[in-house]
Amino acid sequence: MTKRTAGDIDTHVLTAAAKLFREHGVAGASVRAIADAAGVFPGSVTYRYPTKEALVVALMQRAVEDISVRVFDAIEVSSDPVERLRLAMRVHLRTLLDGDDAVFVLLFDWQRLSPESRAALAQERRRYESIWDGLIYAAAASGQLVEGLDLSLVRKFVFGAANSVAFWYQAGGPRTPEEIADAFSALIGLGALSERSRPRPSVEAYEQLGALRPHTTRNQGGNDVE
Amino acid sequence: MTKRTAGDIDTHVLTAAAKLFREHGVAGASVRAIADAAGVFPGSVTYRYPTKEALVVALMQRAVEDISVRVFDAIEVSSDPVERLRLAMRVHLRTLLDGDDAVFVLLFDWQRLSPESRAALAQERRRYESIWDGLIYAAAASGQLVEGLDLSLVRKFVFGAANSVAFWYQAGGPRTPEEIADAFSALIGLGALSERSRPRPSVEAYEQLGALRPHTTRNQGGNDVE
DNA sequence: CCCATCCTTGTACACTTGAACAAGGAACAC
DNA sequence: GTGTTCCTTGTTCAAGTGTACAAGGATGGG
Repeated sequence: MTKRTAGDIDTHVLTAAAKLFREHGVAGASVRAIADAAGVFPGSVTYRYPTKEALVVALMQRAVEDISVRVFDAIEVSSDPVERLRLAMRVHLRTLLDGDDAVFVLLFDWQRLSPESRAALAQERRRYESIWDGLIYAAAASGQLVEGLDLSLVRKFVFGAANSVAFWYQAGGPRTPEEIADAFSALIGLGALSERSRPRPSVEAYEQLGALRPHTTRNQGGNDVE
Repeated sequence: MTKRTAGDIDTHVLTAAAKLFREHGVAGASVRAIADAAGVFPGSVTYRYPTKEALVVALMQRAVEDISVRVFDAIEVSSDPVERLRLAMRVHLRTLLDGDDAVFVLLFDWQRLSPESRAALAQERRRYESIWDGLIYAAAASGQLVEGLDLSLVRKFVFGAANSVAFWYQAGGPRTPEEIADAFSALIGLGALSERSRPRPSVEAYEQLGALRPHTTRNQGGNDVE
């Protein structure tokens, strides 16, 4: 075994923590187990992260920064908003499904952080969501989306559908994350109803079904919980 | 305080457990805390559920039975498959968002059960998923869905989008669960792209984007993880 | 009324938890 | 080489964990 630098150990600890947090939940994975999995002693973990929550926050911070950079880079290659959304979905899913488990922990244990920790992460997290909001807003502004859609609801819908893949995806399955992302993009964009069973003009159907923005003007982003 | 029957206490314990499990995770909520919240002594919880996991399983069992019955009843009022899907989504969301938190725990802590416990629940859970599979299959058979869609993927998509609402929904917010369900139904059915930016004939677009079934014939349901 | 059954009570136990800490390197600047 | 800083080591501690259990009601059938 080669000697490890401090940065290496940090990475090992965070990676091991992400894996165990995902498998057993944050509360269900002990600092000792994380230290074991990372090949260090419990005290070393405590030294780097004075509390368990600090470890969780560091993990989430790294995760959100990582996925933000990836998505931001990936969407640069196109200028078409809808295509950029497809690319974003691809990278988002690839990172969620194929990276270490930090993004999973970020998405699903976010709500259980203390208010202070949530605040420490809120800015970065909001920034990531803004990438998506921006993409959807641009798609709407370019006229490529049905008019009057509640865009904040669309973001939640897209985001939720994408993230839920983490619950059933298995590496080595019949589809790559990119294939799933493309399939979901197609479904979200085009809908599942066949031509002949689609009402026309379609705007009425959306209206009837409440997918449109309420009459009162709302601000763009829509606020998530916290 | 009126006297309580055994059944009452059971309900109290399960309800309190669901709430705490949802808030802190299964591992993060102690049996003592649950007993406190239910107004009984820890020993009483142990008497009814010899182990914590037995409590979790009982909770999930009740949740899946409850939501199965509700959805099954709700879809009876229509015979149109697409309309039945909309009704199912409504009841699913209402139960997930407005019931006790047992359904939430069922959906999101399922993967962390021991294999034995998962097996004990697998049948009921599969039955619930079969309701959805059946609805989607019927919609496809009636020609109301785009031809060749990978139906197991559609179910995961629909299900995932719906369940993700639990992460941001807040009771008393601007939309009821039914409104959200209708909006999501519209998006899933019709898609978000405006008429003029929709390629024709649309089947090609789906094909290109990989939402269609692979050429090898696949069985209907598709298997979830475990 | 008696008794058997069911359930609760309160306590106890063995163990794990997050965190703290003294002691001891290792690495590096000078 | 020396001194200092950084980090790891191993242990310790109090608190909390799931579970077990003896003792004591309550309840209801006869």
